[in-house]
Amino acid sequence: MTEQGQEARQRMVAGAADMIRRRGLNATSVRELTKHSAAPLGSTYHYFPGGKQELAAEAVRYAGSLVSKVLRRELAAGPVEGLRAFLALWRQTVLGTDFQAGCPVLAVAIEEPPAGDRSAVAAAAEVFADWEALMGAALGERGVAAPDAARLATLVVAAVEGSVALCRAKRDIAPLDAVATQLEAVLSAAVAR
Amino acid sequence: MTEQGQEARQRMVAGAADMIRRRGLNATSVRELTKHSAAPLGSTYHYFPGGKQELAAEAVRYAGSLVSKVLRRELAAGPVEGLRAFLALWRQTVLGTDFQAGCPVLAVAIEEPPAGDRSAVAAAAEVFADWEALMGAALGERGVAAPDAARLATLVVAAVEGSVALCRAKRDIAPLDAVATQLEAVLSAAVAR
DNA sequence: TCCCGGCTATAACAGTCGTCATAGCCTAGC
DNA sequence: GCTAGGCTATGACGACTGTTATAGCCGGGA
Repeated sequence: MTEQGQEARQRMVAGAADMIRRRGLNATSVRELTKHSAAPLGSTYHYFPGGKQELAAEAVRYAGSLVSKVLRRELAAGPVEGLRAFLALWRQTVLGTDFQAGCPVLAVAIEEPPAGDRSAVAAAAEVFADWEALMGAALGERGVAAPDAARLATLVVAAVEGSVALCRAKRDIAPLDAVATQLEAVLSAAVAR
Repeated sequence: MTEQGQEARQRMVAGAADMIRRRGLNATSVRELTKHSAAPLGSTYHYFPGGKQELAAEAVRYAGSLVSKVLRRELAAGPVEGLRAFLALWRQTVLGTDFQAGCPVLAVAIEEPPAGDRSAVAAAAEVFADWEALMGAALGERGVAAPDAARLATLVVAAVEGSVALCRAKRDIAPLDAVATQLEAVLSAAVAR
């Protein structure tokens, strides 16, 4: 069996993640997506029998895993270092696309799924939980008590996701930098305690 | 002149805000909106010559002003009290709609606007800036230095917006409560300092 | 009473949407 | 060489999109 097909499949997943983070899920059509991914329209339902929702779910998991990988690596040096890497990732995304791209996970999370098919939203929930777990564990390793570590991790993910949205609306990176300053102070204080 | 028309116009704005916070802007069609608002389709472009974007911008400003009003009132008692009211507002929204509604301002902020028409996104940016200014001023009145007050206000808005999205994805109110606990601690510490 | 203007009802325009069915290419294994 | 099957190209399905044009209703002012 040739591998060309699977390559096209992977291009579709990455392309979907890219389009969703810019326009949102509903505004991303299957036709545009295939064009953007240089993939054949007819193959969409061959690779993704569940249709658009299945493709979106996979795109969310894919984008989430890219972030998780960076997060896992950098958190090894400590929570604050991991936070810096997390922030740098989003800073790069927002600035590198001239404020046109945000987080595909957030985009999927806030759009109403078609009746009875929450698979994409569920994938978004898992990604958020994954990020929180990583950050929470790193805080725990530095002596932050469990319930506080989990809450701090949630605060980090929520605040960063929110600030990316603020940046896009304002076309200004300041909100992300403000959140960076404050979160760093909060995490540093928690770890030092 | 009868006032019936203007009433229909107001219903459309409120209805748009309600639909956008549930499904997002792109997934909200003009026809569904008029049906949901018991308003005539033909009147859409009578009241809103700028079309869907103008209606969305007004819906965002409307929703934003409702929150601002509560915020302004409750912040008079102090930043932490204002924060509590802000959080309670979103808690009620999320729980009262069984996790089906979030923030219309965020929804509009993260969707790519049609080429050349950023009016709705600009309205979202203004609403965010308004909320931040209110919170920042309240912190300033309690002795928090200006740059820190502004950054804290941004953190509050970003974290709450983000946590509402997390709640919807997970169908769980825990993220908002976690953020509530942490933000309250942060603001209390800042004010006491 | 008449008319004027804000408002609405209706239909149409030209697309696009997600999804599916089918026929055919083209390569891997025998 | 030949066949099986993964993959693709094509076209169609019905439904829905934002927007516009036009004809008409229906109330208040003269």
